[in-house]
Amino acid sequence: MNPAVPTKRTPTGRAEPGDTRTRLVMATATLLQRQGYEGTSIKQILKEAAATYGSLYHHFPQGKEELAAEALRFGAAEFTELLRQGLSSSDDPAEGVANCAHLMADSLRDSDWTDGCPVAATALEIIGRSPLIQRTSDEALREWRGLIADTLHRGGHSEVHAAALACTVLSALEGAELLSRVSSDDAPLRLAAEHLAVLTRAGL
Amino acid sequence: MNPAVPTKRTPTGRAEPGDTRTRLVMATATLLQRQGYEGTSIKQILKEAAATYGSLYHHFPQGKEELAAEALRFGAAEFTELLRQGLSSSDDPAEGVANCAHLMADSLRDSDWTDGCPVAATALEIIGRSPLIQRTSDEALREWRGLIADTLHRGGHSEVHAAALACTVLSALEGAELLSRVSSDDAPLRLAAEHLAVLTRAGL
DNA sequence: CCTCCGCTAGATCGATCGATCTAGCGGAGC
DNA sequence: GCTCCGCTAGATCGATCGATCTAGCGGAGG
Repeated sequence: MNPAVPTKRTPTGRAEPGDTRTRLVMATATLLQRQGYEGTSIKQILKEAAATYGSLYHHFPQGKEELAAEALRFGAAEFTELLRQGLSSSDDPAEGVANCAHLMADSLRDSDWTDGCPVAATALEIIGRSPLIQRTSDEALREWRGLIADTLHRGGHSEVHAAALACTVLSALEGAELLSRVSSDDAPLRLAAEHLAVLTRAGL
Repeated sequence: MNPAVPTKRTPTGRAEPGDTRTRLVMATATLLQRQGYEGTSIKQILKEAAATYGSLYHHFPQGKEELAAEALRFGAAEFTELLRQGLSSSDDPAEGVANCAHLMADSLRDSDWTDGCPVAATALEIIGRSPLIQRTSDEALREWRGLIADTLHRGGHSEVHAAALACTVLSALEGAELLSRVSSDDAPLRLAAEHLAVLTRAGL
């Protein structure tokens, strides 16, 4: 792993450090989020990351699939931060959940409806065809459920109830993002924010 | 359009009539649902539908994209039927909504987690890259929202409130399907059923 | 029976896919 | 200054992509 180096801007809009491996992972994360696994070619990744085949297969001997799994973990960590930020924005877990939806809506709108959940597009098309990527996606979704459940639990919900509610909260967030992106309209996410707050309060 | 002809079973599990155009559309609908647009090759479609290039480009001069749009409409109509069945299963709209989730869970479980929403996988990966397919997906989602909204409205919700709630209901269904498919577990959809019923009753 | 035409059959095209390979750069350690 | 090796550069591979093309089947109309 190389030391920190200056960063530059790329067409993906993501800041990318000089470290080649990191550039590859970040560029792949963005592209997977936007166009899924099959829709993203290695050549496009290399161009976006300003890297070459040699670098890619040096850092990821298993090729595209291995790189994609690493990129999903990277994107998932970013999304975890967004959730953490939303959930911690209020002492009221209902408001925290709603703010997650609003943060997602803001992020999507500001990025022309591209920057949402980093695993959804890839996960849906790969189910049953790449155990590695499916498992990686599953782990990300479970981490997010756990994060939401912890917040609900601390907010007064029973542990079992918090876990169940967290699952539906994440479902609604993921689904609302799909609707928002397809229609280029943040209304589904804003409505999800409102309704999830109601649901969270109703459960107490 | 040809007259009705005998059907046969294919590896997709879908009954397919002798009409070549219909076989193409049905096979494509199934494949898009399972592996998305980029993950589905024309060759695979032709094999699955027992058709050839000549037939495909005769019926769909614009090629893969035109066929995919038609297939999405076909799959969407099937899913509309599932929703209609769930929504009409009870006089209580809360139960109707919950039954939609249960029907989806049953369908997914029975098909090894493949037969869910016919547009989600394709829509997510194609956003911003195929106006035709994105618009077709959007129309399907809007139709489903309208169907749910009508039921809620008839169940006593105000028109505005019914539309808003219907949006979140569909979001939760779509998201819960994602979670269920990725984890090969129907729990997210069963939980969504329960929570959506609570939310629907809370809104009255 | 012959013609016509909607439809199907499948070879073939150039482009691009993911992957592999050899060659060579360039900083660290001696 | 020299060697060594982690890393990068990019040509090239066979396979497969979506698309186009000509050829020909076979039922309907005369």
